[in-house]
Amino acid sequence: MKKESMLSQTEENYLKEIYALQEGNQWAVSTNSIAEKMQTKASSVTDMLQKLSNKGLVDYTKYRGSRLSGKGNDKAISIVRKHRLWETFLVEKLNFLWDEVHDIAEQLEHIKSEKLIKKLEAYLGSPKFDPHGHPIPNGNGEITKVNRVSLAEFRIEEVGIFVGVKDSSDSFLKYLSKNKIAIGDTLKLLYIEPFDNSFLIYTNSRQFVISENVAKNLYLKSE
Amino acid sequence: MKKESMLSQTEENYLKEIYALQEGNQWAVSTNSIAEKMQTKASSVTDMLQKLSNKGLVDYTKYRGSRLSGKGNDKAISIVRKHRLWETFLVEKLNFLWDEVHDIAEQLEHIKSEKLIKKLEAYLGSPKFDPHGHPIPNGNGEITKVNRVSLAEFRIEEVGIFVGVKDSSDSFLKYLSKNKIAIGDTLKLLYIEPFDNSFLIYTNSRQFVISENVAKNLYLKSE
DNA sequence: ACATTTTTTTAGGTTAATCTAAAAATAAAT
DNA sequence: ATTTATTTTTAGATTAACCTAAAAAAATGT
Ligand SMILES: [Mn+2]
Ligand SMILES: [Mn+2]
Ligand SMILES: [Mn+2]
Ligand SMILES: [Mn+2]
Repeated sequence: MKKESMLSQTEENYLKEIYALQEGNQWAVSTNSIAEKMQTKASSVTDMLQKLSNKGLVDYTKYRGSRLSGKGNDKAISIVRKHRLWETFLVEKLNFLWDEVHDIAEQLEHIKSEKLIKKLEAYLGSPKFDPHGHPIPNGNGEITKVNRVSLAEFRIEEVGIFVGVKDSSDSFLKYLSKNKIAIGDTLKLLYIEPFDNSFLIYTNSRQFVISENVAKNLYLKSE
Repeated sequence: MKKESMLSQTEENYLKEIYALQEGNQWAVSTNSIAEKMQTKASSVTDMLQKLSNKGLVDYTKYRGSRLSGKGNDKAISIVRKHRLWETFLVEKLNFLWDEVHDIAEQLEHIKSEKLIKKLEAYLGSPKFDPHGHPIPNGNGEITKVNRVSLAEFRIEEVGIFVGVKDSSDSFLKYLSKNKIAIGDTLKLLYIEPFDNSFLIYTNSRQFVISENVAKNLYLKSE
């Protein structure tokens, strides 16, 4: 039962965090950035990086930062997969709101059973995206790549469909719900105010002003 | 988030085990019996009993054994509730077999979210029994008491409905499945062989011999 | 280039949960 | 009532995951 390759919850959380930090760019992630995200001290991170490095999950060079190894990347993706499938379950089947599911999924993602996650996926109808519009890796770790850009990169008059959030903090999700912006909505960028870079958008038959920060965190699929 | 009353998984497992050991009888449970069930050493159990006693969850007297306190009992029941609701989910919704769910539920029962378990219960239609015929405590810790006796206590010619197992080990559950004995089946005791106390029963239009040990682990509701 | 600041690692502790070995208490046997 | 056996507790280590403080390396500023 206790397989050699069994990782602790803590190890899994580190891998997931490193994955999130390194995705996109190709540079090594710094010890401090991990510490910040994990809400721990840099010295604790160093300890863990040494351990993960010994297990072949992370390529770590003293003072130079870390990247996930192939094995570490696979493991991280499998945790992200579980996280997003559980979030989908909580919203689709148990009727949770999209801003209530993250913390519960943080726990559920560590349940150990390949069969469980296979069956859960089938039960949900093999969804490709979670409630926040994040892609759900399939059983082989493949992730649907989707052409989406942040609203902040739109040109005036450009129209797109809101397909996902970048920031998925509870507070941002609550802000969107409160202002009736939901995944699937069509948005049109009307005007950018030069003074503060705020965005005037049109959606659901109304005009609406959002901050640049909000715009940056909305992913749209251009029409 | 980290409530004062938050218990570790290990503490929860100890409470659940003490609960199982003390249920029925009213005597203190011995340190050794806990150690055996938990697959640890007695010295580890002593350590934990001292901790749980300090937290007011267990009434523990050195060398004299332990009983759950009221608070400890409530907590144990809430873990049993979660365990059985998850087992029901796995069987009813994800189509697991009844002999596959226990180990997964051992993990799921530790997920911390009152709201989750409330919603899960509603989603399942507030079931009163889990896939093994064990009663599921309600949100107030109340347990449906059911009049059931083990087949071993039946008299010849007595008829009953199989409503649950005592032993719910994978191997016993697999034995029952293999021999096509399922919850809900009507059973009649035909004869007890004096030589080895084996039981001849009639069910599903056929006769069938089971050992005394099997008979002891079948709970029936007498007709 | 050298001094200062920032980042990262090491050294040395702490806590929870475990272990082994030894001591103490209780129970059983003579 | 002693002796013997069993059960339980204590003492002292170990491991994982954390911490603080100090040392070392790297980055930055002049
Ligand atoms: Mn999430
Ligand atoms: Mn998500
Ligand atoms: Mn079970
Ligand atoms: Mn059960």
